[in-house]
Amino acid sequence: MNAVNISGYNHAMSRSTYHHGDLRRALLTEAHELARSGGSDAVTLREVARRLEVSPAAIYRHFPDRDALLGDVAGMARLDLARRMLDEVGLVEETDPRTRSIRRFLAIGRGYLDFAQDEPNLLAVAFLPIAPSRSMSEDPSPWHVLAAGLDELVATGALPVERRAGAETIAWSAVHGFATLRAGRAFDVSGEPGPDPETVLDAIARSLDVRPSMPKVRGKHHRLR
Amino acid sequence: MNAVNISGYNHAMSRSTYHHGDLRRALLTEAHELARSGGSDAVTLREVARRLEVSPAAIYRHFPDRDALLGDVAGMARLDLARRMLDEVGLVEETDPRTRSIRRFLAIGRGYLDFAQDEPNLLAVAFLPIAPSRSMSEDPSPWHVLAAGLDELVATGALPVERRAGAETIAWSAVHGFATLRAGRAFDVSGEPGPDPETVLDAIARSLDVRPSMPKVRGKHHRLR
DNA sequence: TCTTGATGTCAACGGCGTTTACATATCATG
DNA sequence: CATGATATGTAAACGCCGTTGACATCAAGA
Repeated sequence: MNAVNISGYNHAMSRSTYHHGDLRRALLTEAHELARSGGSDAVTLREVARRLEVSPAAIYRHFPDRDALLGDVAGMARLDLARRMLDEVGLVEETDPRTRSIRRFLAIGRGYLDFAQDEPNLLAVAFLPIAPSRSMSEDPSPWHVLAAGLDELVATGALPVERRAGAETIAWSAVHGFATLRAGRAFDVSGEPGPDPETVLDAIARSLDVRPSMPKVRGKHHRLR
Repeated sequence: MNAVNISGYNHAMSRSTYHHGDLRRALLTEAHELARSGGSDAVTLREVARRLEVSPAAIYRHFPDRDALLGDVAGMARLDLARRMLDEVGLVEETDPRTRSIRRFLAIGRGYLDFAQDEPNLLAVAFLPIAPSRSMSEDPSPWHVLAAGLDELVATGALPVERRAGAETIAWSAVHGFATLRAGRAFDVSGEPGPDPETVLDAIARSLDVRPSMPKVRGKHHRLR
């Protein structure tokens, strides 16, 4: 019948075709932007639909429910994070392999922390315990980027092999904890200026016994970078 | 007028008095339990009201809005966490002061991680960026417990004074990151068993140059405890 | 051409936080 | 004790949300 639209909505009126064309991709893009600017709570099916001038129910032709959409947005955020880490690694200049591997490792952490600073909402979304749909590749993942960085450290001798096991856990925990605590303003306990990210990166390297070269005085820790 | 109650609710029917008596405290207790068992999303004004057999609007006589209630629940969760840390510290047995200060420091971290394991929902709530009302004391806070532990390390000589500045940030970041990542099942990347918490505590001590005694071979890190 | 499946709309449901007007109890003050 | 102010609870509504089921439109193959 001739669809009179007394619903107060305005769907499909400014669209020439009845069908959208690439709604699934548009939904993901819009939901990603909402998550970026307002956090996961801002990702509302009705708001996404409103922005794309589509009925809320249309979303259900592409995602079984809100969690599925949010899960794919989380996958996108993890990709954003991994790419930022790799970008930072790419900026490291050439030197001797060992120093370079250390700088690349620190760059990974710096990329993580910069991303957390610039896009706190996306970082939170990235670590929502929701799995993305199988259609999302998840490569490169932040975890694998970190693992590669650690492997490189071992290859150049900068990281003792005995420290390699569980190193992802240590490094990732410290970086992630710092990032989320800072994002949650947890360091604003006594109105001091927030702690320096480089201090955290330095502490991580020290806890892994990463050494720039064979130290003359054993055990004297050097400030890296 | 004679209040016929056609609303489908059942308020005040099983209660003898029109007034509750100590609704504010009851609201906090019930909201805390909901947060414990189902996370912050489970803390619903209507559900809390339902459980206490009170109308939803009654809550607004005691809290301006949902965030205020949740903020106080967050404050309670932070207290729970701090108490758990202190409990663990209390279990440390007597030895020489230096070893004892180290064990007490590690106990603080262990208390944090055990709490995160046992009450993951409360841990998440504890770090919601919502301030509790001024009526909540917030003592002892997890932050202050940690700071006291670090001061004790310095006092016994187990922590070099040069490492004292920013030590809260390093320790807290690592512990908190590990706890939240484990709670979010982020370590389930490749079906391996989750990493050992003691490894993380050990790494923290190493990154702070905490030393059980003056090492004969400088720089050789000893496994603590 | 006709049918079938994919994609979008509409209207409704119940749940939520919140507000407004009103009901009832407690308490201070005469 | 009486009375009026104040604190505390209720009922009903509002607009938001996710989700569903019936229906409309379109594209593509038999």
